[in-house]
Amino acid sequence: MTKPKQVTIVEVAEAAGVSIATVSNVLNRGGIRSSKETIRKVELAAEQLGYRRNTMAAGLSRNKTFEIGLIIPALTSYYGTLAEHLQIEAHNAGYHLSVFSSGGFDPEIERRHLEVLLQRRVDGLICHGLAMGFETTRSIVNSGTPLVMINGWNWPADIATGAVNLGFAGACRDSVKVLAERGCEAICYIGSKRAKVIDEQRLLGFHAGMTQFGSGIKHEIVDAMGLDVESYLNGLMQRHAQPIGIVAFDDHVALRVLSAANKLHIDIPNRLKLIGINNEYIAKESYPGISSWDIPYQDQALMAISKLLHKFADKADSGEDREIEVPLTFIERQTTKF
Amino acid sequence: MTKPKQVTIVEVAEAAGVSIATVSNVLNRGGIRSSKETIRKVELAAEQLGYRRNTMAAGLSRNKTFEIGLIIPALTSYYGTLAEHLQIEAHNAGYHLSVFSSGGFDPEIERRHLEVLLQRRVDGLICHGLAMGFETTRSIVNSGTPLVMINGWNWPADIATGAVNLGFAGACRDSVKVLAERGCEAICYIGSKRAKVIDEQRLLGFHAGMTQFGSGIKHEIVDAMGLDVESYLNGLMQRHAQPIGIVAFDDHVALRVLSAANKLHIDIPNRLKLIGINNEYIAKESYPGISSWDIPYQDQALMAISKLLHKFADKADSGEDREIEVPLTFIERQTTKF
DNA sequence: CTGTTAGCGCCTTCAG
DNA sequence: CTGAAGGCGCTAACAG
Repeated sequence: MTKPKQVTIVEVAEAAGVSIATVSNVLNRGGIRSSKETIRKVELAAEQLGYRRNTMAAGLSRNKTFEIGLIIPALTSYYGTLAEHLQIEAHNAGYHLSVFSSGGFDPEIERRHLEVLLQRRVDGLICHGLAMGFETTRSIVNSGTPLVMINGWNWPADIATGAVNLGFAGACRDSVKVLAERGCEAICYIGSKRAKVIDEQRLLGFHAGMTQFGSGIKHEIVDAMGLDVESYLNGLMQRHAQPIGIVAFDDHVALRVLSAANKLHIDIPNRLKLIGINNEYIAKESYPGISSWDIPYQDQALMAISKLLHKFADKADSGEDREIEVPLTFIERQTTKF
Repeated sequence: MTKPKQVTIVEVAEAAGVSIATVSNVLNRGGIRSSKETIRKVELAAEQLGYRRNTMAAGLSRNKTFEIGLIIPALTSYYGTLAEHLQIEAHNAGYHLSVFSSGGFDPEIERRHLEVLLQRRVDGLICHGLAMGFETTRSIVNSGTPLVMINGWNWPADIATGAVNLGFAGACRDSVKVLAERGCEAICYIGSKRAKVIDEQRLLGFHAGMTQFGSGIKHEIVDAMGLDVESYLNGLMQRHAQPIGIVAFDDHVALRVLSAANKLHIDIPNRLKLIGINNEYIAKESYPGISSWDIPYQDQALMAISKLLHKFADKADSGEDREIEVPLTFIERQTTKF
């Protein structure tokens, strides 16, 4: 099937009895103003012929695409929701967001998508904490395309224009605080190493919390992957005095813990207290409800887009706020109530 | 920040001491073959200068973009996962998938994204059961761009090249069968009207199941939105003899039911049996585990992409299989076990 | 094999 | 306010 030829500006011009330049003018507003009459003629012709502007041609000639590329590890839960918000904010700013998933932190896929996006000459890039590492990233994004990171800590300024990060560390620190205040005798963090940097931040916060609020309280750290939650919980209950507190990597992990506890008839929250992260619907809809940290999606999205626009406008880097931290909000439910 | 000028084919040609046509040839293979020496020179030059092909220019000149647009209602759960699989299959076929969310069946956003995609001159389109309706869709997609539907039933051939649909109806029919066989005295479907066509199909199957397997069994239908599950369950238990069976719209809804049942200490599966759809991790990780229907993501993705490629190749429509139905697989867990 | 030469569809000075 | 003309970067015949 040969692609049927689409109607072009030329045909519209003929139909309207004006030059192509005039058509271009009225169809892209903002520019030079034309006589009412001309505008009417052109718009009518365009309408009737079913004219649709060719983005490639436009982009080519004006060296600007109004497209922003987004690379995230997946299209589910937190990532998917974030992408939706970014898409909305991008739209509000007159841009258009193309979303790509790197299939769970796969550096090779990341690279591929980045390459494609750069070949498309997107105006800007938003990436979620790349798995690729600084050097590789730098060698690819040396083109001067602005890049803002989502949840990317300590990226050199020559690679990333900036970053807007969630306060995972703070959330985990405060989770420890809550659990300590509620009288937990031991506190455990169930992480997820394959989430890389995201996990590191949580761990950082967890340790900070233990140092700050956990004097005299035992703690341990395990990874969710391949963990037999049931027997782990059993062990915990035997090894430590109760109640025991658990900080889960996210609500998914929290659900696993909750289910195991229910199965073992462990009294929640009296003998076991649990906190998740992300505040997904499962936290709200499970029984008992899981205390969790809510994510300010819109803020994060808005800030990321703003940073990009800022850069497009060639504003001088405002120095200090290259790396923005957005705090999460604690939503308390039954798993931590007294 | 003015976009820094990128290196073009011309500069590579100069550096390599050949013509631009030659550069184009060696850099895009497949075409004409060149001498080893030339290839080396060109590739070296391109490498050193950091040349990156400009997709817009290429697309413009060859009237083919190798891009496929995807519009789905959201970027989470089923939709997000499907998108990931589609992205992979598209890649395997040498295409590139741009994903857009219509923010939960919003016809206006659908329209906007469609328009953008068409302006980009994508080679093909994949849409998840558009909320727009036939007429509106037809008026937009009259450009001859192939469109295949995902979960779109009865779309006219002049709009959609084809469709690959999940067997929701069959799954719901068989859910009824399972529940009836397990001795349920009453069976209830908790739907989700806002999911439109997806809900309709389930309902269709539910009714078929009741007719076929449910003689003498009571049944009722409610909508999940705004439903107070707890009191609904209470009412159910009073109105009907037990056990009672519930077919939930999806695993999310099923989780709500499960939690309410747990809270009310309703014995699952002896007094209440429950089946979800999608087989998400919550079905597997909740307690008790929720019986659910697994989705053949890869098959569906592969078929959708194949249909498009088929169309690109200008193959005659193979008539019969315009609308493909992909069956789901029942995964039985504790909520329906005896 | 390699180079020349037209476009692809649109935007943008610059004259009229 | 409108039209003519020269690109944007690349590909696709054709010649050589």
